[in-house]
Amino acid sequence: MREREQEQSSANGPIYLRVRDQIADQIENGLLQPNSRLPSERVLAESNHTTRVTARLALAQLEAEGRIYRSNRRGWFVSPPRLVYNPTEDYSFSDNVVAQGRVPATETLDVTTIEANAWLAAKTGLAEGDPIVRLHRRRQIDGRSVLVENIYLNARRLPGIETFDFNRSLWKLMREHYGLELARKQIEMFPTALVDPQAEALGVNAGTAGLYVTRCSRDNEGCFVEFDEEFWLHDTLSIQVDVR
Amino acid sequence: MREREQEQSSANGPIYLRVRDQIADQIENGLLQPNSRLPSERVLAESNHTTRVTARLALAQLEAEGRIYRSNRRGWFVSPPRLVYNPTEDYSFSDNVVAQGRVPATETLDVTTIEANAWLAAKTGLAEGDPIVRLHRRRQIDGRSVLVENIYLNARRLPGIETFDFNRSLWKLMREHYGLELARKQIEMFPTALVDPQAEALGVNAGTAGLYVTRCSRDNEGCFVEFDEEFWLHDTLSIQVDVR
DNA sequence: AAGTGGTCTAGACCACCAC
DNA sequence: TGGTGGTCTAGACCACTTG
Repeated sequence: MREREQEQSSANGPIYLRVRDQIADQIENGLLQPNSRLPSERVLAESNHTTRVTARLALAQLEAEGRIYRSNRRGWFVSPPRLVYNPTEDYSFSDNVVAQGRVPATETLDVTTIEANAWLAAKTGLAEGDPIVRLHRRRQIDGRSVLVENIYLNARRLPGIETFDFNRSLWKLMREHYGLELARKQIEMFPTALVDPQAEALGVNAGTAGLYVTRCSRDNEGCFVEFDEEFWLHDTLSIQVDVR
Repeated sequence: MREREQEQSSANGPIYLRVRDQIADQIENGLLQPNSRLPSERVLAESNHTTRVTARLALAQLEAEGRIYRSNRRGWFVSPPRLVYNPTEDYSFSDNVVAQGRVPATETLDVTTIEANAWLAAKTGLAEGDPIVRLHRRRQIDGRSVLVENIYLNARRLPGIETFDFNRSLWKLMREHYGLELARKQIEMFPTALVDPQAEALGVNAGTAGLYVTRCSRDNEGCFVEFDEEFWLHDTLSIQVDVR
């Protein structure tokens, strides 16, 4: 413990920031490749002559910056590049992921027909009690679950929608089967922590940083079609939008 | 310490999640108003028969959710509502804040003329070495610093821009003085932690959650006008965009 | 001067995962 | 079964802010 005094390295700040910088350098230099495992917390603590609490502070910093992520109790891993995502476009998640050289996967967790509650009525413009098909999906990139979503579909506007295969692109389904081009779209998003139903579905701890994204789509006549609510892990995406 | 065993409250999970829920309830019930101070960490620890480390875990959760924020070493405070922000619009920060019933402030921290480096050249389409006016500002809502930004202006397209008062709306300046309507705009944003130059400028700890937003604007001829780089505190804004 | 959060120690036990 | 992160204890000293 005593030899820390003579460690006159670059930063004279807190230990955990020095540990953070050291790991960040290793990531930037390619010593640590995307998705590779970091040394365990106990090893990091020992090799820096400090304790686990301090090592975890450094790891939490890197996690907040989106440079590393944790997987269950398996360890800490280097984050791969963010997926570039344009929420204003009708697009296929799978096509987009493939176009960026990654491997997508979609799991349909649940499909139910429900009635619009007050919250949904306010978001969609439907009346309370109107029928809605609720679709719950989880999506992965390279085997890592990166988002869960709730999709609320206007059952009257899309009759029979609940009978389709929801692991393919919804957007293609709407266009090809219903001859539908989405016109108006309202998008809202903000950073927040993922809490319990979603955190558990993604296999992360409650409190993990995320991005909450909603999209409300209408047809040419302004009729509500789809309300989409997405919970992303914060280090997995970069939003990109072109205007005009 | 021993009496914790009989504390058979709602959640049987970790202590810090119970403390989190208890504080979250007080915020939702209005017992804790926006911008009011929470009890100190030591008080929270004692009143929950636990230690500061655990109390801080609970506070960190609420901070990650955007429900509370910290101010220097003064304490923890309840977050006010998020500012609704549309980065695709030419708009005045001040007008927008006022329209939402809040009090805005802008501080110009620095104005310099620089030459485009490789990074700026790639972002703007200018050549390396082209002249750019760099404007560094900090903006507040109700006295809390919520973002710092770097604005890079095309000095050739906006001659004399560096002589103006930068505490007013840049967008109005461009329209009224240069007769300029911005046409194409590329926006990119992702959640990340705020690190040192920006964290310090905002008076927060390195590692505080933030949202990084960039906007690149061009005129009708596609000529680069402005590249804006914004660092927001993550709990202070909600992005909202309407398409078509 | 007193109180606050910021950092840190040196341990401990637990739940879960991989071997 | 051994190693991982997840949670927790019971303290400590420091830097800074506030009255």
